[in-house]
Amino acid sequence: MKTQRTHRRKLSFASSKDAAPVATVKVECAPERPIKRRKRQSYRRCVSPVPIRLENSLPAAMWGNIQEQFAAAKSLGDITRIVLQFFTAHESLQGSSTGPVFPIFVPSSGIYKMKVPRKRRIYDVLHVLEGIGVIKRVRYDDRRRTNGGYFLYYGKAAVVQYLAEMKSNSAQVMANFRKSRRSKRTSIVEEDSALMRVFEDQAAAGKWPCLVNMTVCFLGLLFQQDCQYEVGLPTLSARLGEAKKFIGTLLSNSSTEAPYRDVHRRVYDVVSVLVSCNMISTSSAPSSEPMDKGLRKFIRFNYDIFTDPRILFAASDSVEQWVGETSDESMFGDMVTSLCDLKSPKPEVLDDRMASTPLTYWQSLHKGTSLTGSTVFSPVTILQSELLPYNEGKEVGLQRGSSSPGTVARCRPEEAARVQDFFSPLGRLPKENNDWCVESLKQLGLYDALPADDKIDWELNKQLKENYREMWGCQYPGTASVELQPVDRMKVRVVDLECYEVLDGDVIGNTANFFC
DNA sequence: TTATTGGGATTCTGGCCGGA
DNA sequence: TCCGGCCAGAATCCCAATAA
Repeated sequence: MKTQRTHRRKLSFASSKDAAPVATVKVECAPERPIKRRKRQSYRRCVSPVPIRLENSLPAAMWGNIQEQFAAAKSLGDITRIVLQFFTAHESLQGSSTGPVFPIFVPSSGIYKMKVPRKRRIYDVLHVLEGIGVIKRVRYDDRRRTNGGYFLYYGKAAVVQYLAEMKSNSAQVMANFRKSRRSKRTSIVEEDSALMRVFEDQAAAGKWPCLVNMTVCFLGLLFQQDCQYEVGLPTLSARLGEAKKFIGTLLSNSSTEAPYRDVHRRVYDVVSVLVSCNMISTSSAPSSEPMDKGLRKFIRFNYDIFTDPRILFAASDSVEQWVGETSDESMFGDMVTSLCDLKSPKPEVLDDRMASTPLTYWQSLHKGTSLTGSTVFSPVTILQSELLPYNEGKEVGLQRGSSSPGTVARCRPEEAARVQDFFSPLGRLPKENNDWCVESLKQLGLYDALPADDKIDWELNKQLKENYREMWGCQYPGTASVELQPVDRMKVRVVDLECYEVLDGDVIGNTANFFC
């Protein structure tokens, strides 16, 4: 980049100066005496001006502890947990009556200067964390016109929102793609490549490092999977490679060639970090895909983070620990008890969970962070007219995907008559002052993706309706007018969400729009 | 004195390899 | 299949020299 910087300087020359060739000047005006450069002194590398926030400095003891843990880390997962601890420690440093203010500035020099083994892997972890919106690395601050040298840490809630946006956008891309192909049959590679193309474009525009790009692409593909079923890691990795090859970002002819191997290698890194973030879970014993006997690792996105962001970054055993620590807090009520049941978004689990007024619960968690005004996680009121099938009185003809074709979701009239309250982008709370959230989205480059007021994801819903009509030749069951009403939380009941999860005939088992 | 340039030091990244 | 280690080169930072 030295050449680029030099070039920029050259462009700022005055024209008269610029006219003189540099080489000529050097020859004609070359000093007769030999150039004697001062011997460069060893200096303490000071990374660019970090915003002065003394409160961001970790106490020496804590810092020493983290550095020791780094030195002892033996795997990528260990490093991930320590890095997360590093960032959450900065969050706790901001403890105040109003809670931490995001994004938190975290000097990067601390991490980069550490003399620890496996430092290379720290960069991998940071890239994956950047890919999921946990942090944003700032190398040059446009506003301050200074070098960056720090991270912006956005916290768990912003990560969940970021992922929800990513999932929604992925569903939108797939819906648009299927609509554009109309009745033509499309292969999985074609569908995957449509998604990859969007991410690759974003990566190229934002100059994302390889692993950031890989993380986003990986999650994009994972979001296309049925949330209840694991997918073989090599299978997903192969799809990633095939899609990248299809759009021309990966040049290879054989799955044994180097570019493919590299994709596989990066996927392993991404998975390892995401597992440590408790964002995905892995299992060695596949509950599905019996045909892939050779596969040893199966993965599944942990959708529970959308209903309880606290379990993000938490080790699997730490949930129980957390329950023990906070069980005395009355503010969480019985939701604390039900936290242990948050294993999957299966309807029966949701049923139990939603009975505990999750919104109030969730709001209580994020009280003070202003995220309760998030457009992504807010209550939706669905009237009976919305829940009734389009062919009144009959069973809703919506089934689960191919993985469980026999399961027919059905709206129960006695529950449909009551409003329900669940986390969905379909509705929202009265907007509060949400500066930090807006700033976070701007930093993440997602601000433009935020739907305008009163248009939250309705366009997406509209798109789905159109696709539904084209695909099944009938009217979307939810075309009745929907009216958002304030919810009487004491009367909240739960209905089966499954019928909105996967459309019948979704041949590849995609969960097109889990939140809708 | 300031602007520009050269270049060493350091960080960052992608890729490959081999062992468990 | 999975993952840690290593390497090479690009990118970046920052100081010193030098011209204007």
